[in-house]
Amino acid sequence: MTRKTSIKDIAARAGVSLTTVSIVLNGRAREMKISDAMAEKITSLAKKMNYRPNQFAKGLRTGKTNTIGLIVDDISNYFFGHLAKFVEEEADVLGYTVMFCSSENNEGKSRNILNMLVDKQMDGYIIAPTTSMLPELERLVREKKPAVLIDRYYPQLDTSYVTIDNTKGSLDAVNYLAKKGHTKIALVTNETDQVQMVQRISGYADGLQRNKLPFDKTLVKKIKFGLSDEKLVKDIRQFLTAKEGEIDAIFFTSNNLGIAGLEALHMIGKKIPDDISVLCFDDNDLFRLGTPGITVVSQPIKTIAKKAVELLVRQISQVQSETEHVVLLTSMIERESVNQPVSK
Amino acid sequence: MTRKTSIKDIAARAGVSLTTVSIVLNGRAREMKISDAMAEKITSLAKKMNYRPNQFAKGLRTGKTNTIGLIVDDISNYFFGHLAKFVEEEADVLGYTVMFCSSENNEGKSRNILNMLVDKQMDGYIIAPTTSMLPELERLVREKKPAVLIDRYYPQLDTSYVTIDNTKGSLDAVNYLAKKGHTKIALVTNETDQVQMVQRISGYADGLQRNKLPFDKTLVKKIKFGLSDEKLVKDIRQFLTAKEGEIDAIFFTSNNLGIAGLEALHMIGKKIPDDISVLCFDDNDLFRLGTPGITVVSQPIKTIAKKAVELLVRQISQVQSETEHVVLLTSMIERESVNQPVSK
DNA sequence: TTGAAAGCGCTAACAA
DNA sequence: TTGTTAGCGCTTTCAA
Repeated sequence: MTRKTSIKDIAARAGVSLTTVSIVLNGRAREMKISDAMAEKITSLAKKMNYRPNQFAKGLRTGKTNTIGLIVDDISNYFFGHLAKFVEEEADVLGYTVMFCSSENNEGKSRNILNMLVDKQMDGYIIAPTTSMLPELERLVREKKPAVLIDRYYPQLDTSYVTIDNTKGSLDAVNYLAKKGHTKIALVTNETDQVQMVQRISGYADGLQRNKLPFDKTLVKKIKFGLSDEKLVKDIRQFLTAKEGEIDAIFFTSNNLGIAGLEALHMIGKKIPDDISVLCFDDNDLFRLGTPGITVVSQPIKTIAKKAVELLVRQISQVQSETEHVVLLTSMIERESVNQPVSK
Repeated sequence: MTRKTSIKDIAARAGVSLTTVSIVLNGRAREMKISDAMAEKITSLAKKMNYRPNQFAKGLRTGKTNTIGLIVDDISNYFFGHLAKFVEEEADVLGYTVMFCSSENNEGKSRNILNMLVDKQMDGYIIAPTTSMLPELERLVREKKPAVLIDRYYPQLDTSYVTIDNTKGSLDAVNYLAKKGHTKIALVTNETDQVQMVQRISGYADGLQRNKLPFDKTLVKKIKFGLSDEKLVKDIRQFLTAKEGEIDAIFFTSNNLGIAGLEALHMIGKKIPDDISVLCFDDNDLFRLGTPGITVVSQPIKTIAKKAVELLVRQISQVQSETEHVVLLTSMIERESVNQPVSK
């Protein structure tokens, strides 16, 4: 009872060789012209003996795991949580399992998260890359391991990726604010080299320019990555108090910045949109259902996930070996967080 | 360049046998009295050749993967997302990787999610079990595979588990509402046999009784599991409209019910807490930061995760083989969603 | 202090 | 149509 049944056991019981059993169990009975009677016997025996193939042995032999690794910043974040869910959903359809890791948990640790997944021999990887990951990514590319980057990418790296048009997303946001009459638009973003953020910032600058608004760099707050939630709120609060009266609208470049921002605004007693207008990149439950609803630049999370899995599986199956780039569009969801400016 | 370096390669380069290399690389050089010079040579060679052990071979040989499987309802849900994050964090500390699966994605599929993880030979499992999982769980127990249930458990199954005192949590909530003067307290919950929900419902009933309030079963709305978000909102909305005027407070027994509930209330134009008071089991960003803040029964998610990993790893290391049960306490977080009742 | 060799469970090339 | 066998990369017993 304790040991698992192996192919050998089945072969013994059926009175045939290992090969026959292996063939039948891999669904190649017909192809190999095993008699139907034999095939049926083996199949039912396998079921009766509760046979479950040993994946190590299989993997050792074939080099395949039917598993893909997913690396995101933080699985508890709305964007990445949903992304993970959809990735799993889509992967499941195509016969793959997902192994996920949050890179944020492992920041600064000696052990490298990507290496760890490589060690586990995933068939491929979907990665929201952090800056520290570049060397490992280069190696992945060099070794031609199937990989798809999401949310951001390295321009200098020839990998497939799925992103959105961040510049346009930001531009839309600023245009929207400007149309409403806002002239003192602050930006709260992260201090990072990651493309998606760089693009969001440049979209902001573009937007100002197109609306003939000056770019005031003191209205741009760049916050360090990886701060605790409390610290994040505190930083934003300080910025807001320092700029009291000089801002009539704020654009947050991500989900968690926006959430922290709302908390900060709440703490200093600013009312949205009466005292200040707010717009955010990324949607979530709070923005959607809170009062007031927050107007957002929304990403097509499900499509991103679906595309990423699709590209990856295509790479894995070698049908396609050139890299592919998918750039999706964001959409503005108008809610109640933007007003005409009060001070003019 | 294409093939990975194996122990054999290192042995060849070092001019020693496989055994020696294996010993050194497993840190048993001292123990086996390998000369320091040799050990050093092998180690540096391994690094230089970028050696990464093949986990299949290792697993095949040792039966260990240093991986634990985590099964939750839905990774994009606030509670489970955070749980997953903390599980990963804690597992990482103890040298384990996590493989997660959402059971909701796989409901009704022929392929069984737990079996799938078993196939992948996890060292152990942390599971938020669904009702359909019972047979598989029984097998896990019979085969003495390390497993810890979370959030809910099967009383008839001798497994370790980590939960909270759901009955008390609900009781606290109802007490709180009753103290505020509410007498017409509705319950919105799921239609399920899962213990945690059964307990939350009985805590509600207890609470009514203790406060000498009648139990009106038409004020209890049980909603099917696995509905789409839209359907969920619609069901709640219908319930609310049907019971218009008969309810002065609602208690939602979970996160996603509460979120859908807020959406429903929003749609029918009910103001919280003026028109109706709201209390919810589980916290999240929307409840915490939305206006008004929602008063909640909060679970110690991080402790749950930590305990679960702790129990599991102890089981895996065989230090302890009896099952352990951990029951944690919830805490009420008072915000602005509960008022004195309007109609009396 | 180190090496030879068996074997974990499976697949696939080759044989019959 | 089915069987024999090598070997995937690693650990570990036994031997030297």
